[in-house]
Amino acid sequence: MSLLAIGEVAAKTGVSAKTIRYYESTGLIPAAGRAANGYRMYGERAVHLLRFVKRARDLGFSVEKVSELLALWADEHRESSEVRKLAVAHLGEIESKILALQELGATMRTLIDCCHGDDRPDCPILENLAKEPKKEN
Amino acid sequence: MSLLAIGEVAAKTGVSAKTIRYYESTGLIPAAGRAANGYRMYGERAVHLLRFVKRARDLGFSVEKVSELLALWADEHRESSEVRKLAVAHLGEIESKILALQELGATMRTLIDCCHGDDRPDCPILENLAKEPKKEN
DNA sequence: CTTGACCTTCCAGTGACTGGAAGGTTTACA
DNA sequence: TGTAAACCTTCCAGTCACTGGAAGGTCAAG
Repeated sequence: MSLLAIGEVAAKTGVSAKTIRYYESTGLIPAAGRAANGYRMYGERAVHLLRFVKRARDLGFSVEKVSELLALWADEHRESSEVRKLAVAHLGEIESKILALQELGATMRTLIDCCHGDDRPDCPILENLAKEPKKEN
Repeated sequence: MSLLAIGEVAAKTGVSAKTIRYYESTGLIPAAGRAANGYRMYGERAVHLLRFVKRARDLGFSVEKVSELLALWADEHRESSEVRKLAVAHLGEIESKILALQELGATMRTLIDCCHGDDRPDCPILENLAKEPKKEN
């Protein structure tokens, strides 16, 4: 079993060396062993772990959630329902974000559609932004 | 014309006192005048300005973009096409975010759908997260 | 006279890194 | 042998847009 320095692990996992050190400093991943020269050295297990972290981060899980997933991953006796619960909650968050963005997009589109967009100075977009909300003060 | 203290402006605009001070410190809005006791005092114009900022921020414009919009707002001679350009670019960003989130959501849903979610320890979600990408190393 | 709600400034923390300085190590090559 | 590059190390600062909190001044009511 061959050990890898941090740069090779970064290349293999897609997690930058900087970020790997950062993850170690925050305790998300265990501290790496060191070679005689002080370099961090990694085995297969660490590569596997970092790939897991990368994939989960790419899926939008916060580092905190990733930490929970890792604990579940390491636990031989976990119930799959626990993981599922985390995933469902995450999907819910994703879906609300999509909804919020869609509303935003609709408003932006309305604003854009009513702006003539030429060289005249009057602009309905700015006017709308400046409008005060309709509730009384 | 009556002047308002920062708390009243916060209530009228929906921007917290803390955030108003922060905006002033970063130069997004001009420094407020001060009363004899050192309190910041605001007039109608500032309330108007802060409402503009609030609305633009709520629409997802970054503070930097808001700053550009403010400059355009203040400029009597701007062309509406400039504002429109900013708005269109912003809409584009919103739409790509929606797309990215939709892909994420689809992946999450697939993962969830193939997880039995009971008290057994094997979990396809974790297995998928742990899977190494198919490109050779 | 004291209580509580305001206001002030300044410093620190958030999330998740990223950039950069200053320095040690290793490897390749002329 | 020299040296240049490409690694690695630690530590500090910056990002974005605030938010929290400490320590203290001010003001109106009871």
